[in-house]
Amino acid sequence: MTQPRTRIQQKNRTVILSAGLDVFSQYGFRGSTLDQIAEAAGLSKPNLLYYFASKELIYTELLSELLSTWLDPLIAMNDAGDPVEEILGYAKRKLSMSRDYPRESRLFANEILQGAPRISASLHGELKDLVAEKAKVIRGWQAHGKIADVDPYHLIFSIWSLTQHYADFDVQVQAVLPVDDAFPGAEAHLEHMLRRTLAV
Amino acid sequence: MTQPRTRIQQKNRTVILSAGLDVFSQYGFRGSTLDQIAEAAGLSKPNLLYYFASKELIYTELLSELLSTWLDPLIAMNDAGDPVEEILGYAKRKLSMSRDYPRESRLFANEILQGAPRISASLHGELKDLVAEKAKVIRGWQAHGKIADVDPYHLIFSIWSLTQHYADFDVQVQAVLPVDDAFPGAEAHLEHMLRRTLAV
DNA sequence: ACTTTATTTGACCAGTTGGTAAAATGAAGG
DNA sequence: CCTTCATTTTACCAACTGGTCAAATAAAGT
Repeated sequence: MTQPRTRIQQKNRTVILSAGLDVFSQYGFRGSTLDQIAEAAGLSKPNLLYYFASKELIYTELLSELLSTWLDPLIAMNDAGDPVEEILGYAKRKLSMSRDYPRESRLFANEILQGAPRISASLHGELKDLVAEKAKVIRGWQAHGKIADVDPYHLIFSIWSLTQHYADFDVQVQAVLPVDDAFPGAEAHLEHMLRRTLAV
Repeated sequence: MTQPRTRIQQKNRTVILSAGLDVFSQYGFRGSTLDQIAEAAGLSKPNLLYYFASKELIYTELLSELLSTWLDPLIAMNDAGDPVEEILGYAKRKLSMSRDYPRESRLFANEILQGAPRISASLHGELKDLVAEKAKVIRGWQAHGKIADVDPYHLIFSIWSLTQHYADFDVQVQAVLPVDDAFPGAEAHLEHMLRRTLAV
């Protein structure tokens, strides 16, 4: 089942995952039902369970897909590049992900809010290691006087929060902001903040 | 019932609301059950329903309590004070709330993630108005050259995201950060970022 | 055309969920 | 002590939930 054989399977698994993403990203694992997902996918519940044996499997499939793509932008932050531009590039990639994949961002937020029961290991493993590695890179830049001497961890947290906010709190942003598209302003503000924060 | 008469009612309503906050802030409205809340409160389910007629009423009571305290720190931002210190003071109050009331922050986050079905009106009303008012104050400061010319809305969003992150994503912060207490570092970083962002 | 395999459906089930009703217990005042 | 009102418990219910099963239908290969 991991390798879909037919085109129908390929297509329906994709449809189900997208429907699951819609529902899970809004209501979290516990708050979502198979009926909701089945309806969003345009399939009957037993038919849905023909493709994924359980609710859990749809969810974990989504989570594991998410994790890899989630780390990529940070992995791409390159030791050899210009420090400010590297950090800014990372932040902008992250903001683009909030624009282009808001559901994934919200799925992640929901999982964390619920205590990260199914992703805790990855947080303490892959994510922690990756951040530690990049924190070291940032400290290297700081030792060479390339950027301001801020805590690398909180710098990374601030990039996460500033960018993910536009996906996770989209409803609030839309309600408050007297402008249709938040992203142009968000990007300008993000760039301003980070350039100033990092200037030596 | 709005005015609790006896001491037992006073106490049990408080216990229930706290238990509800525990549960709702983790799983959201849909993902939480009365049984969970009853157990957390140390009451039987029918006994719980003796104090609050429905799950919905516990939740909305929590939300309306939340909203007023949530706006206070921003309301306190004073036109007449020193601009940088006023904005910084607001940000620090907000960060303190993430430290002292993380459950409330997560409850709010969950409600927004689920599309703000029960708080949408307040977002488009009170919150929007308040932010518009404070945006005007900030623009006034900028017109007098007191702070840098950044978009007031995105400035406020950035304060929200930077501070709430430490409550909402606490599990992730704990997993990644090689330090017990994130808040001292968070506050220093927040101050650094904002002072630099706002400097003329 | 016919067989085999993949897909879809309808009927169903046991456990959970939000909520009710009435009886049982407790507290407090007269 | 006895009555009244507040509180708690027990038993219960209908709707929903995740999931199963066997039969029906559709595709594909021969």
